[in-house]
Amino acid sequence: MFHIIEKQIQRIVSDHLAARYGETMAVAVESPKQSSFGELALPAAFQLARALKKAPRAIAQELVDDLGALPGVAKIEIAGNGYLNLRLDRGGYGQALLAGVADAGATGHKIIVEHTNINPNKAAHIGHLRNAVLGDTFVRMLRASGDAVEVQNYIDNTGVQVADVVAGFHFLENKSVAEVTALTREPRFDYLCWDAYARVSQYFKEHPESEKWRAETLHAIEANDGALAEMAHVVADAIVLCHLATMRRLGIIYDVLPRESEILHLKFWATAFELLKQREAIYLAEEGKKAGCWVMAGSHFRDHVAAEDDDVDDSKVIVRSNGIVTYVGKDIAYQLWKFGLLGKDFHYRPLLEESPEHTVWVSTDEEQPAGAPKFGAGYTVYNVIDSRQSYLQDVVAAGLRALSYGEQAERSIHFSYEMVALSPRTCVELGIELSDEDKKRAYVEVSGRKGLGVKADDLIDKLIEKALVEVDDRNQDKPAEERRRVATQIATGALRYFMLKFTRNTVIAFDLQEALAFVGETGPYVQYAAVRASKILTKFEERGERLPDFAAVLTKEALERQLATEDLWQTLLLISKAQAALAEALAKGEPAHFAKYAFQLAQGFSVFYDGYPVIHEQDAERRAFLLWMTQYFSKQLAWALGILGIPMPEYM
RNA sequence: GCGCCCGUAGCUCAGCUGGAUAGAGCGUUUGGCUACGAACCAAAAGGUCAGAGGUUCGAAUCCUCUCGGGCGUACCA
Repeated sequence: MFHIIEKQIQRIVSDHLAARYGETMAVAVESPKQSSFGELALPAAFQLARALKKAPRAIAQELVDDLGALPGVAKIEIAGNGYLNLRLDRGGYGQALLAGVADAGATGHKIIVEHTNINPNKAAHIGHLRNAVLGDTFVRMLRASGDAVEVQNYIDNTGVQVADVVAGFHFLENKSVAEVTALTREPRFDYLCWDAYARVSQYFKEHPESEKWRAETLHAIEANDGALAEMAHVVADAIVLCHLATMRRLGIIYDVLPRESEILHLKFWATAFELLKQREAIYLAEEGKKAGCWVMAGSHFRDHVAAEDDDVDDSKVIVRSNGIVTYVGKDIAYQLWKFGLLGKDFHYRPLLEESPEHTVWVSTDEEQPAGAPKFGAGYTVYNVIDSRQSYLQDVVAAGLRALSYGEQAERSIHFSYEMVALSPRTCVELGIELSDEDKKRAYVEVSGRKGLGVKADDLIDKLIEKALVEVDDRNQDKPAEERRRVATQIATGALRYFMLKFTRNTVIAFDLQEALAFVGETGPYVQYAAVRASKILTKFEERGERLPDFAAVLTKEALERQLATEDLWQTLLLISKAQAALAEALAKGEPAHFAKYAFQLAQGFSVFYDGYPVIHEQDAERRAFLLWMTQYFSKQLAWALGILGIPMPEYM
């Protein structure tokens, strides 16, 4: 609601400035520093001062005189050196809210968001969790604002990481495909691989000559032939299911899983390779360290080109000298497909049913009966990938540009975020040995190769156990099974909020104590507010009373009387800003901003809860008004939680 | 070397395209449960926005430099 008024006023004022002064500019609409100044502030007079060579205050006066009445605005005041402060018509505003005025703003274009994208060779860790939570929340935000979104989780099942684990099983531990298949049926196969990967990485480090195993395995995988290739499929497919299960615990699901093996076997890469060669986007290096490799010149993706006399080679290898394509090469083909530019498509088969309404599809190289939705061919593509890979994302975009798909390159958005590292304190708690050098650092980077990190499922388990203690403490009358479900919801809320409270370009120094917190700015705080709000309404009905017909009882005059109480007006204003908060967070591409709004909303409710005993209110009109506020709060808190992917428990 | 990011309260972090007295949570101190559940609320203390220049009516925000930290610059991803 607030959002509508804001936009309306922005348009009116900017039209006025264009007509009156011939100035076309983005009119800023701000919130005044102090709520006592009103609800909206326009610094337009400052923006105009230079162009008109007049004192801001004089311009402000002129604007007030010329603008006349603004819709929904009761009063315009000039403040400071030339601010225009607007006060809304409270009664009218309340009535519009009661009538349920809403706004929408979908683009109509299909948006693809790729996230999670974990190498299927080991268990997911907290870094992957940040990716998935960020991606999933962004998707929910887009959908809440009306966009059509397709969620892709790319499976790199032919890469070096999978090859290393397979090489470890085969060469180092002499395991057969049947033996590995048996292992996948054991619980926590992903944990087993976590250790196996660390072992083989260590072995490679100590025996560099054995790295030929890796090349042999990669070759077998690319050719899709023999026991090594088969084992790679067995391992990757099993791990993917583990990852899906882990993410499902947090309410994260996908539409389609495009696999790298199909990028190869359905000749996506071969097609892209031909295009890249034809357009001379890449060339065959004939000398130097990269002789025999197909490379892309650095000038395609770097602003800064190395100096001539500098013998630094800044080109990027796309196809290795042994003929095996790199990840980036395959990613270029994949990106082309995402935009529908490759002229090829995957075959799809249903992988699993997340719910009766939702099937997750996976790519396959075999013909399938019809029935799969149409995937790919997006207008905008968001790749949720950590910032360390920005160089690779630049190469991918450069690939599109080199093929003269400049617009698509522009709409290829690297939704980047900083890594999750470990705080030294947490390392000590987890029994991770630190070098003296690491002890001095603010944080320690996790490393899959070293097996150093916090596994996602371990963290979730830990959170559930901790939440269960709290739930048990307060709800001994409830069934044990139900209490565990509630504890799980609280754990999910705590974890998702924790991953979202930091803005994207902040490195999270993961601290177990902080992640396990349920008080203060946390998910459970927001959940608690939502639970208490709905509890008031249930209690009210349990007493045999029924909610009044708000539209009838709360007339404009009644609303004006009630909203004359300053803190109630401020509170209503806060609740009504939900849509504006979502729009702003989307514009900024910062889920953290929306999380912050949800927290503020919860804070607003807690204060309201403390200050106004709704059910015990004696005055009938005031009580009706408070009940309406409570209902509105309850609705908006639930809406905000839904966007954050945080479940709402029945009790806590 | 080059590129990108960061430096704001004791700690962890917000701070919108420059705008009014720089905010939040945690921690500390103090107060509030016989009113819809205290996983809550109220109050207090706590700042040279790393430093120095510059642009501007106005700078935490933009520009330049310096210092400190991180990441990238792979025939890993």
